[in-house]
Amino acid sequence: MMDAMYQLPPRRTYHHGDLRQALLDAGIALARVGGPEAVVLREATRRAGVVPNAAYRHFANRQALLQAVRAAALAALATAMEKERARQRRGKHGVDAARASLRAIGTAYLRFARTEPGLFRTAFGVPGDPETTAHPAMAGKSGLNPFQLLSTALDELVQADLLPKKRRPDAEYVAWSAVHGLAMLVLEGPLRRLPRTQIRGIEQRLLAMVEKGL
Amino acid sequence: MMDAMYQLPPRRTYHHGDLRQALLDAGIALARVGGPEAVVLREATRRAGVVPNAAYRHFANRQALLQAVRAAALAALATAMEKERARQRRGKHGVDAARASLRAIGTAYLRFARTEPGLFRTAFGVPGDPETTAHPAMAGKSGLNPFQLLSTALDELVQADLLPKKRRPDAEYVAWSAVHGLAMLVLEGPLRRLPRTQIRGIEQRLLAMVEKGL
DNA sequence: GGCGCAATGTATACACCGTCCACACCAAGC
DNA sequence: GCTTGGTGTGGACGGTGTATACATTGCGCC
Repeated sequence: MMDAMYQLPPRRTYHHGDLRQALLDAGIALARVGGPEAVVLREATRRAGVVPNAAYRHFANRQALLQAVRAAALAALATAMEKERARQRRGKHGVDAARASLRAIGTAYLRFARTEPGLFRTAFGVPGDPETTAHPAMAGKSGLNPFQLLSTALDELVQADLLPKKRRPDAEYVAWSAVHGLAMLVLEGPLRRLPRTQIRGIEQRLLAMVEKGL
Repeated sequence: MMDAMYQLPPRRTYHHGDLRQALLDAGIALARVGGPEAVVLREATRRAGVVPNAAYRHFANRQALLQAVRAAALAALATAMEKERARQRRGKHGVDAARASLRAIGTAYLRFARTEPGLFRTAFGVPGDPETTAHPAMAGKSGLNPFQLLSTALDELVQADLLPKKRRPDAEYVAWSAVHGLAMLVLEGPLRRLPRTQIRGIEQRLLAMVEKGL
């Protein structure tokens, strides 16, 4: 129905040229609108102007395509974090800069969940494997993925003497948990209907709790 | 294949007798094993020994069945929380009892995620509506659903002067976020592979952060 | 006690999905 | 220029959710 809008004019060449990327782009577009369950092989091939089975030349199966989309979503989040960190650190030094880094990571995370719910759910709602292991496909400009960006922010905190070295181990898990949980509640939990201003307040309070309670 | 094991002997009566409940039970069984995406209408009807369309006499569509399963999962969690609270409060009074209540809620939540991952994902991985509104289908013996149980625990905390009245509003959201986020990370995030003992440590630390940082 | 209706279960059918297999095309290298 | 292997096509199968029409039967009313 509405999907027909995405129908392409028939290709003139037998070979597509860059089908893998086209399928990935289509998958990302689908995920943005409908989350992971909307990443449908056949629809992606339709949008690429190609027969369903062509996808199997580039992805082992639907799951593989979904993982690729997920990696792209993580990369987008990483990039957003890097930008926000650069913005918040502007003109700050030492202790203030370290604190700003952590805030920026959390803020960017929560904003990403709000502004790109489909990609966010794709990034974290799919049992995909590794956030700990590095893989350029899910990293930002710095080569670090979201989880690693948080880790470095915590390292900064230690260096600035804002976090005792003793409490550094596993701190990323605790911090991540808090922010991630809130994002989920806002996205598809009981906080969905709350006015944005109240949500912002809760976000600030949560970030404060993390800073204080870590 | 393996599902054939659940095939029932053919019914002798034309009417099933309690099909709605049978479908719900089948749905719960499916969710326990495979999470929300495993709650498949046709398979549920198969297990109930009935033709696929029969389900539509009792549920508007697959989504409706899934919501019913979700409500049951929430009810199971609520019951687990009530039990754990009763256990931890045994012999305690006043301040200690209040603190125990909150701990129990968090502990039960995290354990439920670990021991019933399928139901947990069904309860919280599906964009279902209301955790705030009361509905007996998702409540435990006390008639309160998980979210409301947390709220009452926080009220206790205020009464015991462990939480300043001023910080009471929205506290449930912050506390819930932290615990919920950790549960998700353990279930399908980067913490999946960690040894159980380390996870327990992180759980304890997170609960401590909540108590302290609230 | 029997009748009729509404509730419940069945039969058939459609569109969509992921995926397998055999085949068609075509670009690049010997 | 012929082969070969990578890429896209065609057709098919079994699975899913769901609509529409039909069969059966328990229950309430006379």
